Amino acid sequence: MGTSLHDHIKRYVKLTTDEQEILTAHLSEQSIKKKTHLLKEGEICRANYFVVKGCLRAYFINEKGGEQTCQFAIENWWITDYMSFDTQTPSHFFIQAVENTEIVILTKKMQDDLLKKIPALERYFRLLIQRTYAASQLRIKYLFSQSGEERYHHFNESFPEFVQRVPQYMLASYLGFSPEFLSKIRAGKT
Amino acid sequence: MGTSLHDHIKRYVKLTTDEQEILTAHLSEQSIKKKTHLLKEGEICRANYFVVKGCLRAYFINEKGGEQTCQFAIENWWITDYMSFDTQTPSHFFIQAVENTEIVILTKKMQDDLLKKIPALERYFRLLIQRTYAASQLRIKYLFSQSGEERYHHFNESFPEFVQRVPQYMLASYLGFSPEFLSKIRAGKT
DNA sequence: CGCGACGTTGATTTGCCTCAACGATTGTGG
DNA sequence: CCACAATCGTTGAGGCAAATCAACGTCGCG
Repeated sequence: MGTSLHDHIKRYVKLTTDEQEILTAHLSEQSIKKKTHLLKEGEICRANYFVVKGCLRAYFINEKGGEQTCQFAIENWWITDYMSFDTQTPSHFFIQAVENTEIVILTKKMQDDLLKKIPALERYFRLLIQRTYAASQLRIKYLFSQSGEERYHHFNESFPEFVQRVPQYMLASYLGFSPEFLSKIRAGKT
Repeated sequence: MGTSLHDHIKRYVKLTTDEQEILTAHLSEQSIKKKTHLLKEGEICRANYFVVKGCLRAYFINEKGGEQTCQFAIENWWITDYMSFDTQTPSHFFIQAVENTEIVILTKKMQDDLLKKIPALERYFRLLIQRTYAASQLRIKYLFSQSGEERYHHFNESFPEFVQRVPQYMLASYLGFSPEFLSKIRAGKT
């Protein structure tokens, strides 16, 4: 159970066998059907989700009623609304399965408990979020410095396999433009 | 020395007197003149900076040669390029003093050492970055959902005192538009 | 098989940028 | 302490990247 998560943790910190057992006892696994919501706007985010297989996304609804995707999580990524998770206040976001997805669930309560028992995991999560935040800093740089078309090509070169996996309208909003515009970029060249 | 940092840490974790001394021994303080650079593009980011008094910013130069401000740090905020700091690779960013600024410096080496000696600080930095990343998630939401004018008004309401503190051209680029446009927004109403 | 979700294409509109010229303010050296 | 330059902010004209709107093609699924 949860072996892919155990492998992931091993890349950052070493756990004793005891600790691994404690860890496992704090986790639960679940299979989620495509389009299922793990979190909805206004709800309090109760867990951090690790993707074993499949794909999740975070999005919100803008004033015109359109979905704006903010973040994707594929295999070996965690996803949550940290603001809501941390402060246990209502979320601004939806979290939804893009595909049928297998996840590991770490609830707030379990995480708090786990981090008290296994200090090494403080380090794991620190390194993890630091890496995630670094990626976010770079993403903001690209949002500010590249045109829509440049962002698409850049993303396409960086994650060619991933572009195939998600509907174009999700990708378009993630990259910060309309689905029609993405369609026109792709018509320009393959 | 570094008392404002000690106070800040106290809000998140408790340290013993011994630990506080170890901490102090790993830090250095410095006064930085306005416009001084702590990091330049292409350099490896060697430290994490805590602002005691004053203001720092991170920016990069876009293809047209203009400065694009990505982040500000005022009193009680840390700032660094986590990507470069973490992996010790060349940075994409500049870090510069907006005002004359007093900082506490925690070098990469000192941080590594410190976190080995004081596990509680792993927790401090985890909570800190988690909070920072949460703010970044929200910022991306606003970048995607609000017009330039809306972002300005929203920012102005959220941080009225701060808007007075930085040149408009820095604020404009932070909010994602040109200084001329900001000028026109302000002409619309006070 | 029919319906709804997704993608395409073209016409039109718009938010914001670019460029340029001109005030205001700051700070620095003579 | 003043003069002058550099920096910063303002204003207006014109332009462009991308949004919006609308209509139509297509595919997958119940």
